[in-house]
Amino acid sequence: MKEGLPQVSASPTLEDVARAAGVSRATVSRVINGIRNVDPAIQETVRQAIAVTGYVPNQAARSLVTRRTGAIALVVSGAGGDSAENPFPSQVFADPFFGRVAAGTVGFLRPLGIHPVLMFADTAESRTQIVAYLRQGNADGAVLVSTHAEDPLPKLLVDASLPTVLFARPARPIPISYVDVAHRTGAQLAADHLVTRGCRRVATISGPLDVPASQDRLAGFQDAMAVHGHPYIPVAEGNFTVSSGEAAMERLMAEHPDVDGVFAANDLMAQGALLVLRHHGRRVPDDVAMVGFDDSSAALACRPPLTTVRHPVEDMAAEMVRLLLLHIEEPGLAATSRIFQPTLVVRESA
Amino acid sequence: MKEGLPQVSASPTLEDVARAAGVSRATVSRVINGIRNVDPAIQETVRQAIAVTGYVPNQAARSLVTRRTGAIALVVSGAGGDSAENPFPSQVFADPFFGRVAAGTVGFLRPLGIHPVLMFADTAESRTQIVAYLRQGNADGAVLVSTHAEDPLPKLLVDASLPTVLFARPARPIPISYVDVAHRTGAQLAADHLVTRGCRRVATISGPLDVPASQDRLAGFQDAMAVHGHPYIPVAEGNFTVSSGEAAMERLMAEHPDVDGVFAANDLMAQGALLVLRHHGRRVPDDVAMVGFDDSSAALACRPPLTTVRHPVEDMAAEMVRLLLLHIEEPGLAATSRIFQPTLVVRESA
DNA sequence: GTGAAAGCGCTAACAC
DNA sequence: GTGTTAGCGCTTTCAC
Repeated sequence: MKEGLPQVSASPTLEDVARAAGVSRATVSRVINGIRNVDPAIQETVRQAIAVTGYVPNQAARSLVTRRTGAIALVVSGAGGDSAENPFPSQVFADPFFGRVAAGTVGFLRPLGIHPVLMFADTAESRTQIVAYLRQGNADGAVLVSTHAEDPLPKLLVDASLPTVLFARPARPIPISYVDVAHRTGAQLAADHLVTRGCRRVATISGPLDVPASQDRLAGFQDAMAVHGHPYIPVAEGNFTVSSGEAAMERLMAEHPDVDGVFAANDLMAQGALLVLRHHGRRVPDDVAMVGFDDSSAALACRPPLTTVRHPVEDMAAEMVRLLLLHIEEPGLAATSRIFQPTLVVRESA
Repeated sequence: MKEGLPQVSASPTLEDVARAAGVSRATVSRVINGIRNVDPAIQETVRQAIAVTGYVPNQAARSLVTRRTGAIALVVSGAGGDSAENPFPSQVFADPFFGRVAAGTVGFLRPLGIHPVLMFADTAESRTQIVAYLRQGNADGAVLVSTHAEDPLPKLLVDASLPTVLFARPARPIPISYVDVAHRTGAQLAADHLVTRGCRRVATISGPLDVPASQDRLAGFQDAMAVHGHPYIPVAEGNFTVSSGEAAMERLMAEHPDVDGVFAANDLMAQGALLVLRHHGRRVPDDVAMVGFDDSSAALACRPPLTTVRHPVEDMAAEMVRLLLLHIEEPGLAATSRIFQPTLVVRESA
């Protein structure tokens, strides 16, 4: 063992650093936390002592006194009743939409040195568990992306006064911040595009009408078409799945066989509709033009590739996290919302 | 305020519960941690006191003394040099493969009440940050899914003696546990299938040959074909991307225009190869049969849908986490590995 | 500008 | 079986 060199202990503490630097714990703490009022010379000494000892602050000890963990939860809330079904929440995490949210979240948080805790809620039990987890102080707050309308989790979190921000406007009005996309504007983009390319008999496949996003996309589409002189638009309701899109398209074709343009409220339903059109010998986009929504990976997988409305998901996720950090910083902050503008991605289907 | 009822404080501590139950902190702690040697009657009293006070243990205080956080890190390690490129790691998280790993991880961890911390490493800086984060005791260990061969992170983690388990065998032998799929067996499945369906002039598109998985898939394919009486198999190396698959297929066709069966070391390259075959007027599977590897979403998006080798990714991820928990429990545990058997998913391309 | 000292809430010896 | 007590490593008044 070399003499004269400070001992490098297995897990050095503030005390060790203080001793090595010949100062008190308090001073080392000040240097680490960037508090001024510390003599520059001593600062330097302390820094060297930190380097020499290989000191790393203990987060638990820190949290205990600051009552902050510096962690946040990224909660994915899927549908689900009171019992667990599939052991693995595969479909949810494999959804590229989730991937984009995760990317936006991590992208924003990483430079700040903070990392999201991934949680999945689909049962009453898991929701309780998540609230408990947050209350234990494992994270300072949560961002929540919910895939279904009547999710009770947002309210649970608000009631527990846990800082929370949602990815979309909640179905019921509760005092909570959220980010969202301008669904109506997106639908209008679709309507304008269909009209511009000459469609005269346009229909739409909506999402489930108890979901705010579906309502907005439908209303936005109807309004925009009305402006273009089409006061009545046939509607078939789906539930955002491929097969519901197929069924909806079948209904539409039965009642309006001459349809020449369709706006589907998401890409998956558009994909289903495309299948049905092909089966009926309709060419896309020549006979029928199709516009989807989301610009999910399904849009590219479709034949022909889908013209679709794209949200800036990563940016939205980043903003969601930024809002959460604000709320954590300032507990009294009133709920706000930030709405992002979608864009139309033109491919071959329309 | 009602009299006689215990005071429900904002954030009750063990002390509050102890007072409400008329016992000591230690006893409450024992009940909470399920330690026997506590009188059943008292246990009940304590439970009620916990319910009445709404007590939730403070994780930071607990971690401080147990030196365990009960958290683990899920690290996604992408390629990347010393500088950040894209602010958002979209492509990585949007990859359905990552989604399946996340699903398997969360599926296993959730019943245990533990949640993974999501981290992304792509630069030297982010790797340092991750090691520091773990050393601060924000998590007890890490599972790591690495997308490139020469990832320095596994070694960094091992050197810091942080419990770690990898999703795939590391390129260089380091003493670390991992789960993996039997690449050779998978390749053999592909070979057998191609031979069975009557292919006589078979070639393969390999992955980058510095990656162990690529080496194994190639070797396994060559060996299996040799057994079937085909000692020489043309090889074109790709790098797991669609365009590299296209280039490889072009090369193969230039040198072996009569090829009638191809095994691509992943689905993306198979997809690229399919494009090239169509462009050259070859029908799949009639003129040329194609088998991929991974059963990624690309396999379904291909025209025709791809016959491919599927790993049990969720199960592998669950096992990876189970191993990590074991290592955390027993720090001295020697590194082990668990190899999973792949299956062949037969679709239309072969 | 710096140090001393008092906890943050919990677990784990160790007594009884 | 239960209570007492001593910290875990850190931040943060409060003196000096």
